[in-house]
Parts: sequence; structure tokens; C-alpha cells
Amino acid sequence: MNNNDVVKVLNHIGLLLELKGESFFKSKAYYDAANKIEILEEDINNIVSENRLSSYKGFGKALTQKITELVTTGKLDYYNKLKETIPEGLTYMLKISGLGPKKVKVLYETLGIENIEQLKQACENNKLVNLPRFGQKTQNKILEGIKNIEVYSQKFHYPIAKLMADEVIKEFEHIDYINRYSIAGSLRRKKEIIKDIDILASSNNPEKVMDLFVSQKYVKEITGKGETKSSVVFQNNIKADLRVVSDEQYPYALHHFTGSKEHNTALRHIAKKQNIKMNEYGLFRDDILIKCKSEEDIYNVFGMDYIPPELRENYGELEAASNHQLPTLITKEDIKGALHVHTIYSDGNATIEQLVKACIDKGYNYLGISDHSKTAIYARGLSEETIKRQHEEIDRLNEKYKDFHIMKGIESDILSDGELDYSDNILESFDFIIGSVHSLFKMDEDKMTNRIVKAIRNKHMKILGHPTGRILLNREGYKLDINKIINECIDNDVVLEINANPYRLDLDWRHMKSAKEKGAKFIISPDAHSVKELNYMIYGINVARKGWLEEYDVINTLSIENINRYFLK
DNA sequence: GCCGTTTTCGGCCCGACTGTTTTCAGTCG
Repeated sequence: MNNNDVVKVLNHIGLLLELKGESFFKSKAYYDAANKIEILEEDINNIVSENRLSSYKGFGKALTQKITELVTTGKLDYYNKLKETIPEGLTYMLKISGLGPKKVKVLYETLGIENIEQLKQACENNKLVNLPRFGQKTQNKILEGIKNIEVYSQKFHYPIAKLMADEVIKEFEHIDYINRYSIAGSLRRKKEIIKDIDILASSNNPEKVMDLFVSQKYVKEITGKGETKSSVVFQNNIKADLRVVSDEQYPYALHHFTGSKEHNTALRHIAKKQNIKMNEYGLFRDDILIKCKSEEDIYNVFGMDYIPPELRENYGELEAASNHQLPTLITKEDIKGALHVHTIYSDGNATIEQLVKACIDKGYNYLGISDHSKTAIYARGLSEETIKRQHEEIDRLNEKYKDFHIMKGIESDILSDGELDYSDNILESFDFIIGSVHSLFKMDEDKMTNRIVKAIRNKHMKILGHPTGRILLNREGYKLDINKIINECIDNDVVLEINANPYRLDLDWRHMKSAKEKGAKFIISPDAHSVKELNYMIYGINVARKGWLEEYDVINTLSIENINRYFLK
């Protein structure tokens, strides 16, 4: 039973308790515990076996006992009994927009409704309208919600949501009754997956701003409209919320709606200890507003440095800001070159020279070509002869572009036994080698971990490509012991790739901070298959910032001389 | 279910919107 399994059980217990009608705070205790275990870097099994769980805040007698039973025996009597008392279908009914635990409980207890199918029938037979605090509109909304269940639970990759949000705020640009505006929420924090778009504006005429917002051409449906808040669904099914406040309230509101919820809650706790009330409209001491002109001022009130939105995940940023120990996050200006790039030699669609010109335009100093290796037949992986030909072309181009440097690399498959794809003398002809897993994803955890560890220990290997192989919203990463992989990389001077493809963003930023603290080095790579995909770099920088990385943590901030020296080490 | 240096009981972050009521409960973020 790993950390993730425990998180799932605790969250489910929280949900079941809500459906039972228990105090919300009891549920919250389970949710809070789940959240804490989720960001834990240590294996819960170790913590339990060493009896250290109760020393963590939020883990009292009951939770410690339950988690211990769960981890040591693999099951939890309390959980199993709880599950028996509540039909499974009720959990799914909560996914319907507008339905929460209280209403689901009423439906179950009065009409005996146990699942979405029964609920739909009851609506169609007009059974809901006479229930307490239900009515015609609620019934219609539930029916609509059942129809929209997939739409409303849909999630989106960062670039899709960013593009949509930019369209919205473009409309705000020249409106004289809007003072300030910004993207907020998870999009401003640059999360890799976005559920909905949050936008904030300040204005003396909120009604007019709301009218403008809900009448935009991309709006498919208006799901709410009030004086300070409106919600819409766009044609591509992305939901968006707009909040409008006065200009004086804007900094507080921007902070509030940027989140994360966990960051805000933790900061509010700190505020409360200092007798300060905190909400989206201001900071108040004895009901008197503490004036702040910017988010920076807000953090300063608590003696903290400004925390960039990317770090606001309650991963230790509040403590670091108090101690003036926040990282100086990497920026796109720090990047000197791109190393994971495919060409027409394998499955890319651009020539080396086209990519060189694009990189020069971006202000990069070098480019590292890394086509697929020979086992990747599906991607036209390079034979030994083709490699020779490619190296000759690179030599010619290096003569032609004197102020720029093209490095010879390869993305070698890590074969099922952990070997790389070419003989030693071929491998020696490259400036760098990325090792990546592209086959047999279903291996069990031990086998996969050993396979990759063996590759990491290969003296030719310099970079571990997309370390977990995940495809966001599509495929889980292969099963592996990520901490062991990271430790092996550190011990063997292998660089961890941050694959900047917005559908991968692999390594996950949640692992970066602790890896960095242990001494890991990273490279942000576009994994481009075309000139256009060189632009993926920014998505990798976004998540590197979320992972607390600074310039010196990332090797493609080095000059060409130093990166070559690094690989020769 | 957890927590506490004023507390071992009574809090637990806070507010907008909706739909049901005729003042507020439930949902949502």
C-alpha cells in the first residue's frame, strides 16, 4: 500500500462521511490528512513502521490508528463497514453540477435513489419538485447536470486554457470602465492541467463588465450572473469565472483568486494568529483595513517576501518567504539552448538547418539534435550508417554557422534489459545521449525500476528522457520507484529531463524540489518534432518554476563550453 | 476528527450565487 493508495482511501472516507451527514469538520479531518500524505516525500510505510505518524499535525489518535491498520494489513475495517452503509452510486451523483452531499442524502432517504439512472427517471417523473428545498428549477438543473456530467468534469491541458483566457482578456484591453484585470486561479499558477479559467477585473461599473463578459462570442452557456461574479461555459467546454471588485480591493482579490486553496488557507491561519482577518476584499485588524497596493504589500504585512504564483501550492513557500529563503526562479531568458530535438532523419518534420535558424532567432547559442535510435522502428530510428551521414551534415553546418553550435546527440531507447541501443564505439561518437523508455510500459515496478537504473549506470548515458512516460489526461506513467531513480541519477551524474511537451511535462514538478535539495540536475527540453514545437520550452520553464528550480539547477542555462564540459565529467 | 500557553470543549476560512423561501440552506470555489 503506497502513499497514493492511502490518499484515495482517506478522501473516499471523507466523502462517505459527508453523504452520511456527519459534521463537515470530521470529513475535513480526513481530507486534510489525505492532502498531507499526498505532498509527503517519505514513504508512509516507513513513517508508520517507525511510529512517527502521530507526531505530524492533523494526525490524532483515531487517524493514526486507522492509517496504521490500513498500511500494515492492506485493509481497514472501519472503511469497509462504512462503504456497506452507503450505495456506491451516491458518490457518482456528486459529480452532477448543483448536487452536493446534503441533497444527495435527501434523495436517497426520501425517494430511495441510489444512482444516476434512478435519479434521471425520478426527474422525468417529476418526483423531485415537492421535496423540501427542491423545486422545479432544481429538478431541471439536475436533469441538465446529468446531461452535462462529462462536459463539467472535463479537464484541459494548460495551453488550451491559456489560449482561451487570452482571448477573453484581449476584449478587456481597451475598455475604459475596466481599471485592472488579470488571469487568476490555477492558470496563473501555471498548473499543467486546468479545470476552469478564473479572471479578475476591477471596475466602478461591475454590471457593465459582467454584460461584456457573458456576451462574448465564444460563450456557449451562462451558468451564473451576479453583481460581482459570473460564470460561463465556452464553446470548447472550458468553464470560466469572472470576478469584479473595486480597484482598492483588487490586490487582495487577486491574491485570493489566484489560490491555491491550500496556500490561502495556510496564510489565513497565520493571519488569524496575528489577529488579522483575511478575505478577498482586504486584510482587517479590528475591522480596520490594512492598506495594500499590491500582492507584495500583502505578503510584507506578514513579514514575508513576495511569493510568485507558481509557488503558491503550500509546499513550504510560506515558511521560506518568512525566512527570506525563496528561490530565484529560472526564467526563459536563462535558457541558452535546446537539446532534445527530432529532425527529418527520424520522426521530425524539419531539417537540421531549419531548426538551427529558428534557434538563432530565439537567441539560443546551441542546439542538440537527438533523433530516435534504431530500435524505434515506428519512428524511423537511425541506423549506424544514417548516424554517420547526420554527423557529417552537422559538421558542415557547424562550419557554416560560426557563432552557433550544433551538438550530436541521440535519444536512445532503453531496451527491456536496460541496455542502450548501440555498441560502445557508436555511443562514443555522440556529444550526449538521452536514454528513454519507449516500449514495454506495462512492466511491474521492480522490473521497470531496475531496467532504468541499469541504463542510468551506463557511462554513456547523460540525460534520462521523460522519466515516467506519462501522457497527461491520457496515460499514467509506467510504474517505477521515482525516488530510487532520482537518487541513481544524482549518484551517476545523469541529468533529469523536464520534458516540456505540454502533454507530458515529465518529470512532474512535485518531485523537483526534493530532488534539487538532494543535488539533482535538470534539463528543460522541448522534445520538438518541428520548428513550431521549439516553443514548448516555455511550458517546461513554467513547471520548473513550480518545482522551485533556479538557473543553476538547469544545465541548458550553461554556455556551450560549460555544457560540453559537464557531459565530459 | 483534531487542536490548544486565555481553552480538554467549542471552535474549525470565508463569501457569492441560486433557489427556495419569506430568512436561509446548500453548493461552489
